[in-house]
Amino acid sequence: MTRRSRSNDAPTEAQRKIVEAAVSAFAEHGFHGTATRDIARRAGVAEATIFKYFPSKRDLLLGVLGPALEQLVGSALARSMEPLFSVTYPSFEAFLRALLAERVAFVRAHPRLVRILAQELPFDAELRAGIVSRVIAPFLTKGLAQIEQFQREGQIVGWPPPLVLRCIMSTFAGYILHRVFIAPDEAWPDEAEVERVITFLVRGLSPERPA
Amino acid sequence: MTRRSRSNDAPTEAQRKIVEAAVSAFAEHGFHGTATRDIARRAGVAEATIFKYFPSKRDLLLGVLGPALEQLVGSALARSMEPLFSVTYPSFEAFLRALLAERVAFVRAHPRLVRILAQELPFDAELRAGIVSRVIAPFLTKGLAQIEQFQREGQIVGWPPPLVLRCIMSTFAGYILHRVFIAPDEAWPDEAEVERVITFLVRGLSPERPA
Amino acid sequence: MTRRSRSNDAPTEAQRKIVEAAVSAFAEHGFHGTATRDIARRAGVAEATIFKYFPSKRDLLLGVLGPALEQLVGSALARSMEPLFSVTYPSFEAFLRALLAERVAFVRAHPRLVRILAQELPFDAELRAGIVSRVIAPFLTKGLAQIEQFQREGQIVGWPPPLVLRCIMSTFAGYILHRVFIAPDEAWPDEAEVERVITFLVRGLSPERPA
Amino acid sequence: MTRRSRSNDAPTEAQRKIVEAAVSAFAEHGFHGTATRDIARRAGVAEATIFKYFPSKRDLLLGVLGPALEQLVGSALARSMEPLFSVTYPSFEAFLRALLAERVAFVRAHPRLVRILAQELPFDAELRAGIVSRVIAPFLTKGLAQIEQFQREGQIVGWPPPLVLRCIMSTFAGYILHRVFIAPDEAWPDEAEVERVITFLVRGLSPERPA
DNA sequence: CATGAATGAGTGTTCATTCAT
DNA sequence: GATGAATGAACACTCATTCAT
Repeated sequence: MTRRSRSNDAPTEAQRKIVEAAVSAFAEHGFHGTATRDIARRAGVAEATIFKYFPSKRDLLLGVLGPALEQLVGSALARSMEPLFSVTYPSFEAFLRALLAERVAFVRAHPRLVRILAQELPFDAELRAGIVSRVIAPFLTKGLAQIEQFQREGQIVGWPPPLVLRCIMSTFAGYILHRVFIAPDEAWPDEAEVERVITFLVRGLSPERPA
Repeated sequence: MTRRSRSNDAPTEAQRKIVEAAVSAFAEHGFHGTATRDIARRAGVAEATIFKYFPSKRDLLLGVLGPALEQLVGSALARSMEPLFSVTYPSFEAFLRALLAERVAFVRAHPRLVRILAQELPFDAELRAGIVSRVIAPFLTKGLAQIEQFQREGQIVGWPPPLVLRCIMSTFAGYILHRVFIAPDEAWPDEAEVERVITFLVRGLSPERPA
Repeated sequence: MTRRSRSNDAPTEAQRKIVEAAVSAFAEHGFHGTATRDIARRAGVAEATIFKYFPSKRDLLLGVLGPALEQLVGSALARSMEPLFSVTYPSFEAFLRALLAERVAFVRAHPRLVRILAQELPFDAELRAGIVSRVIAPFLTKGLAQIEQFQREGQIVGWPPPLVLRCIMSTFAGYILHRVFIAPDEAWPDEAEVERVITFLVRGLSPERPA
Repeated sequence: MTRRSRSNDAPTEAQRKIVEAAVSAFAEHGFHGTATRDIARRAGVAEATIFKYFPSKRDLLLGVLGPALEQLVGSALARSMEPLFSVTYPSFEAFLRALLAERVAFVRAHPRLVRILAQELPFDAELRAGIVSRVIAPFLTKGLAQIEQFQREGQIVGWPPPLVLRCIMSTFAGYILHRVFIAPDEAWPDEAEVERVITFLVRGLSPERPA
């Protein structure tokens, strides 16, 4: 009844359940801390079924992260970030606001994937290389260019662009990790908080006071 | 009071080698990714010897992190942080400078422990609880008090103290993680960088411009 | 009588491909060393298709060897061996020559089946029983009778017929295995070699020198 | 109580039981047909104990065959074969007698190893290479030299030495396989049979009748 | 008829842990 | 006090086999 006629296109029902189960399990116990048997149980399939679709446990990890990252970061780059950096922002503040909104949306949509990614990155050179080249490098390139643009326009202080970008990203990361992982249940009337975070950055990075 | 409560005071030579081996191994491959056999090999002792001192692998993790944290964070609290917050700082800027210096020193002295801690915290509720109650909570208490003090003095903006503290810690974390984990080999002529980070925070958190 | 007893006579195209694939695979990796999945891949059919025709993997082995043996040994018995022993051979030498030629032809035509058979026989009592009763026993019966005939005619030495037959078969086996499995690529100008093998047997089994 | 103080020399009691169990099991069901669990059960040890001594199942196979071959073929080469070919045999017949006796002794002493070896050789290139280079090649070298010596002395026919050797080995193999594997329970008053086998070879390989 | 999907029972192997010496 | 030997339980992964479509 459930449609799945396409040979190479549509993922099976089981396949989807496996991925979902793997995401939960990895997020809860980490990659090494999760047994394939547990994933199978959660997914309601036999263990062997997992290996039908993912030749190894590691392929399951990649299969969980990869497509999601392509779909999310890839499309985030395509849909959100590309415009982010291609649009001429009226002001540094507007840029920050857009960047924060997009980052928040991403992490809120896939908090478990972010957690898994963060946990496995330090131990997985291949994963790291992939992420760096496919996500971080493009982001850095464009982000730094944008920073330089604002510097040329005299909107922000003339510090080295990587430092400026790091200040921005650290502040955003602190905000996002807090909201998503530490205090996810708190009410989110946080326009005020966003305003303050933006204000903090705008002030902190404002150009040297001209006499 | 600071005397170890264990029956015999001095840790054996073997014990020290085991802990050192465990630290390296956990830092390289994670807790789950490390086999006790490998730790034994690195330490040059028999596998059984590990279990003489640490009843279980998990106890080894705690034995690695716990005492180190007591010794380091505990003593950091005792030696550095306590004064940090008890001293009346002449200025917010001086406070930031001292706090950053102390954090940097801590992480630079024990980068592997920080890495292990960061990796295992999300999956280990007991560890989390311990760290929160023994390290974070006291820090928060005192840090927030200090922030409020500066606010009363009109040195910084009147935002909610937790937000202010998070801005500070995020910025510091970004700086430290970058310096220690990502670009550890770069030259460290970074007084300039420290200055800018401090400046960034001071400006970002400066009180509302009075007319 | 020679008609297949199965319900439908003609083996499917798929069936033939399966058998051929199984023969190659079993010959290359042995029965246990071959996965049905591999056979399916080689045959270009789905794994399930194999089980349509052969209820179990073991049935596939029998289906590979059995009919082939019937077709080959059976027909060899019918076409070659029967005449072999029913014809009155003019001489022991002629008998040897015919026997060797027929054996060589059989093994050269189906080297992979011979290999599979040799590999599985030691572990498969049922197979063994079948081969013994259907192939070896008839052959022995007739072979021994023939030997006795030559002994009565005084053409060969009066040793126990089984011993004589074993000398013959060992020598032939040594020749055939060498030619087919060990040095299959060597040129075959081996009439000379055949002559010598025959000569070896004729001399070795010649009757006691009468004074 | 059982002595096993030497670290690298003496095999443990368990180790010996494992090897013995593996030999039986492999001989009965073949390498692929034997589960390590069954070997463990037969040996009366835990499965993990097997892997203490033999890192993989394949290492167990090699550990079963290798040392035995060194001990047997190696020492057979040293004790039996070396003299076999270095001694100047008074006659071709004496040579045959010595060779057959030595081969029979080897196979009778270790029939299961011979069986295992014969079964795995076709599928195991590494094993094959090892056996060929360590056992067969030296044997061939010396055997062929000995044949040539007898030919120079005019004791045997001037056929190509490999062919002569093959005739000898085939005949011996036929005798040995029959006695050891097929009719192991028959009484062994077989001096008569040995005599006939030797006679068969001597006659079959006797030099061309001079006028 | 042929198959894609699924699986229960096993596979070889590794693990943290125990204990007699 | 330290260990070599041993292990039960679990691990990731494979297998021959089934069945709805």
